[in-house]
Amino acid sequence: MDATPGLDDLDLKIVAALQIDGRRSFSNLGEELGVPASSIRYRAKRLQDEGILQVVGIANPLAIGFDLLAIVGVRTSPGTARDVCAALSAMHESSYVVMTSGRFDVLVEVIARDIADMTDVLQNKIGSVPGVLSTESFFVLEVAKLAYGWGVPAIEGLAADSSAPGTPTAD
Amino acid sequence: MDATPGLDDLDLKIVAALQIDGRRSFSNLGEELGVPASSIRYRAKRLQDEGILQVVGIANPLAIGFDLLAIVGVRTSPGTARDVCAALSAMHESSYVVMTSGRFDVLVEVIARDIADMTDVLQNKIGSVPGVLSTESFFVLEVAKLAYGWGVPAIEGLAADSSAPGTPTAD
DNA sequence: AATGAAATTTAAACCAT
DNA sequence: ATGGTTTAAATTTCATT
Repeated sequence: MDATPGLDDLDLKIVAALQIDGRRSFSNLGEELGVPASSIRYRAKRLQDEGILQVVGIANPLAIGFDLLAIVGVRTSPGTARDVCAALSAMHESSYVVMTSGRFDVLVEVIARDIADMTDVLQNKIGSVPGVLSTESFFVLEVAKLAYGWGVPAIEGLAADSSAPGTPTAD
Repeated sequence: MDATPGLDDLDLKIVAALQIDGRRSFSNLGEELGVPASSIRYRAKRLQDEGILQVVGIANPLAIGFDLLAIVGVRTSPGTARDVCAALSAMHESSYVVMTSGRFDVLVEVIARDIADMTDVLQNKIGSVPGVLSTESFFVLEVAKLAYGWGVPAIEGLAADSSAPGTPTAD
């Protein structure tokens, strides 16, 4: 599902609006954009169906008992990167999986409750995915920026949390 | 900002449900959880007001005209990592900035419209931040998973509607 | 804090263009 | 793909415990 060459201006405005408030009513948005609500709904559904947009709740992991975040660089044997991505994506401990060029073939963000949990993921789970040759972990000490909206001005940061994040905000 | 003392079981179920489908109706969720819709609403509002939860739209950047995504590993001179993070966070081309331990002191996700844009960011902008010693770029070839729902593997009896984006994958 | 119930707004399905 | 119409559903507000 390769996406979508062309999103028009209205699509982008809908995306931008929902990036700011994912529960905004389509009627309300339609009024602002001067388009009927049914059109907004049609577009929004299509965007979601095509995987371009998703509306989700984002919880501050630190507020719900997840204290460890790490980025893991993975090297894979030739030709397996995509399968490795799929396997890593299926793990509920991963929140971000991308295939890359460079020293690593895959980068994964892993979130865990504690050291034991993280160790298990790193050692047993990721290590046992076929095609994985090696891993290198980068523990996240502080989150400085977490922007979910691309191309939109600003979104309030993920809350506040005492411990780590400096100031998670969009620019 | 301080700790979130207590999220009870119901709070966590609400968070979990919204992580799966941010637009799910509170009535529908209330039915499933055996709680009145008004209670769900009350809780959800509180969670949002306290910054524990936010419902947002997330777009696949590659689908909305930002064709280049890269993760950049940055090494910094001792003691400057936090300042470097701040400087990188201020760039609108960055969408994710974290301070890490390991080979890199800082990891940044950079999003750009084209090669020229990316080159400018890499060479001129990041390169000129005081404290930056070196950078190593990982270009994102494919986005396999973009999930902002942490820690909700499966709560029994919590079913998303058929159409809901279960484990959102974008590519 | 949590619930219930009414009035209002919104969404989903359908259909015509 | 759009815009309108209708019906069912959801949200908001306010009252109640």
